[in-house]
Amino acid sequence: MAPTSKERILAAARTLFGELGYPDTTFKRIAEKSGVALGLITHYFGSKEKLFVASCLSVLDEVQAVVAAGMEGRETGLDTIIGFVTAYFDFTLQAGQDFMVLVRCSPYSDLKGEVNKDEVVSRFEGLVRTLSDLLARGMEDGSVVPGDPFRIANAIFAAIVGSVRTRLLNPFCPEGYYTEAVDFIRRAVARA
Amino acid sequence: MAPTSKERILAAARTLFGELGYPDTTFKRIAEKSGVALGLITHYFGSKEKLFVASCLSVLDEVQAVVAAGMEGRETGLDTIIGFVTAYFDFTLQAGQDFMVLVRCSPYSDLKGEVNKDEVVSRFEGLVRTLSDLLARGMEDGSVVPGDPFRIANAIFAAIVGSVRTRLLNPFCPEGYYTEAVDFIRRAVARA
Amino acid sequence: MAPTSKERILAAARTLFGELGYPDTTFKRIAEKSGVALGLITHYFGSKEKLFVASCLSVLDEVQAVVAAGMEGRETGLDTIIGFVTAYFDFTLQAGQDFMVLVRCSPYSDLKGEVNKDEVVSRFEGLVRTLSDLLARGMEDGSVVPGDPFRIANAIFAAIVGSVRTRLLNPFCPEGYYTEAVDFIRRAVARA
Amino acid sequence: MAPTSKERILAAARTLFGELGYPDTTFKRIAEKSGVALGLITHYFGSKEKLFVASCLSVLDEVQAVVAAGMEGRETGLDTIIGFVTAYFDFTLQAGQDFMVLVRCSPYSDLKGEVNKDEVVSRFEGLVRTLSDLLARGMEDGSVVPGDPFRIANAIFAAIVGSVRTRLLNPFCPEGYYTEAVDFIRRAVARA
DNA sequence: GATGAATGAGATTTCATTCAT
DNA sequence: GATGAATGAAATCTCATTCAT
Repeated sequence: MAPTSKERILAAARTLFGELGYPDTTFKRIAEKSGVALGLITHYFGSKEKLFVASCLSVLDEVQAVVAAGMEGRETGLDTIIGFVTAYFDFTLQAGQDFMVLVRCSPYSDLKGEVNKDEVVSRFEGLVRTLSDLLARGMEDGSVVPGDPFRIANAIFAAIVGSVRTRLLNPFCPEGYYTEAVDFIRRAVARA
Repeated sequence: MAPTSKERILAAARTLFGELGYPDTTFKRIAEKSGVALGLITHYFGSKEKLFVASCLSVLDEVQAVVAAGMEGRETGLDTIIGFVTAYFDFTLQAGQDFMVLVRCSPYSDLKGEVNKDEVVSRFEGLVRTLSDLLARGMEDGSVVPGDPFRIANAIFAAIVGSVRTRLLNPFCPEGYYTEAVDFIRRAVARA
Repeated sequence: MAPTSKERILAAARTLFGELGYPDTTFKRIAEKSGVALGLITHYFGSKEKLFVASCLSVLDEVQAVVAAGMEGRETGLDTIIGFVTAYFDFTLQAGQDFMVLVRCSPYSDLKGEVNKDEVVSRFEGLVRTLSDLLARGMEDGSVVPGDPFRIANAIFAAIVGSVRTRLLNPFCPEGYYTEAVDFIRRAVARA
Repeated sequence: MAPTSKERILAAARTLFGELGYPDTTFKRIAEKSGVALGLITHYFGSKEKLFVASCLSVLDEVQAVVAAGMEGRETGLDTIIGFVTAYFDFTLQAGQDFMVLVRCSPYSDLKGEVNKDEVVSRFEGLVRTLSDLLARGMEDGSVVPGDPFRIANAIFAAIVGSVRTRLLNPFCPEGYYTEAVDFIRRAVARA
């Protein structure tokens, strides 16, 4: 079935926000790439910022699905955490430029504006809480170092965020960096 | 002695780029805050992007001094690494909004434009190489886990980058997060 | 029918470029004179230079029509050349300030910039080639001095260009100068 | 002897006005090329337009000397006219970019502004009057077609002006065009 | 005479958003 | 639902000229 105008706008916006960033992505470019009329963008999404958030949430849907799949079939809490991290890293490489929307719209980015990012924030908080739950499980099954699960979960996610930026943005990132990052995180949470 | 116009521009630019971000920091605002004529900004710094890089390098000077001080007087490689990380974290809190310039101009940010960020990149690479040297030392003195020092150094810096963003940007960052982050990094690099 | 915004911009631009020259013709003045919004100029014409070229081509359309009409119904090659030249001269006086756009945008002017003047150049080359064809015809019918038609055509057009500048710009141009210029050209090409 | 600052400014201005044109020649560039302080330009020449006129007059000095030399030792009025024209054409090729100042500042150019070009105009008028005198002489010695000398002189100078622009600016100017232009002018003024 | 920092008006151009059709 | 012409505020950057030293 042919995609609707709204879907075409969203797909073009994801790619352009990812490739060009927020300021250089213009309604004109989105209209050209998606082949829809300029005025329809405001019509469907209200404003540029709202479209940006919608693009972000659209990518987040995929992230959450991929991460959930990565967590399945693991034994210990530690193993499941590693599944989470690995799936997240893999997604950043599969999704191509579209993933960059998340880099720019996450609570770890510095986007200005009075846009309502609450939904995005709570989704990321959900990912951190998932890690927190896994850490708690790991503390019970003995695979994870003891401590405050939510605080450690934030540290894991910080390592993920920094690693993704290292891999995707940093010109002096070493080859095969993600495997090093996974080992780094494992050592930081595994019980000795 | 009264600061020169050039210095006043740089000071205002650091603060405004930090507070408002790149797009919302305008020449008009910089001129008003610094009290100099609008045209002097281009006169001294050439373009907005060059001023941005100059602001970034100016903050980097302070980062490097603070980190160097934090590394002094430590015994083992591991201890010195912890000194580095702690000093870096402390600086992000002391420097206030000015530190945000680095968040936006580092190789871990997604700044577009044809500005020459080579100098900034090589400074950050210098910081990572410093960590790399400390890791090598720690592998010799037995305080650090064995491995490829440069790759682990990148993982440490990624954890730093992610943690700084967690602390400064993330609305659900827990209290006292930096101490958790230091412990996280320590566990990831310390020899069992 | 009321002219479109695009047509109004072009009409105002022709006149203003003609009256004030390129540097002193500003978007602000064009918008005021044409009564359209400032931003529409870039919207329709892309840039100031492109608008300049469009203005030039618009005047060239009229020049070519007038010159073609002036060539009709002449007997010999020489007579037709004189018809060409006379029509060209007449047009410079009828068109008023609008003709000055051509003075400033022709391949005989010194316009800088990376604007694509190819179309303008080839139109002028077309005029010279028309003269060249008439000279060749005149050489056959015995009304014109023998020689290389294209080279003589360039000399005729040079005399036209210089004469137009004499008539329109030079403060010490004598009365009725154009008739003198026509006689001058006739003597230079007529077979003795 | 080392040139004075004033002379250095004038030399740089001639070249830059010739190469870049009036708008793109800035005081900054003139100061850099000449190696003198920015403020000295206004100090010595008063304004940009006055410097432009001064540059033009400086080149005109050379033109007049060259043309006077080209007129010497010729027999008839016609021959002397040809000497004038040939010397003028030669100069445009020898002087390089500096000659372009004249193209832009002559009464045949379209320079705007309230600059006092009276001196420049009267110098060009002097050149035309020289041609006029030669024509009168030629009418007496039978080498030149009869007519109003001043009007024909203007036609000759128009042909010169157009030919110089053809040669220096026009991309489709034929090889060896100046010789064709000289022949053209000769046929237009020579008595049959 | 020599210097160049300082000024600020003004230029072109961009772009989200509106709205009549 | 769909269209894209129209708007105009605001951005960066330029540059002749001034003037204190």
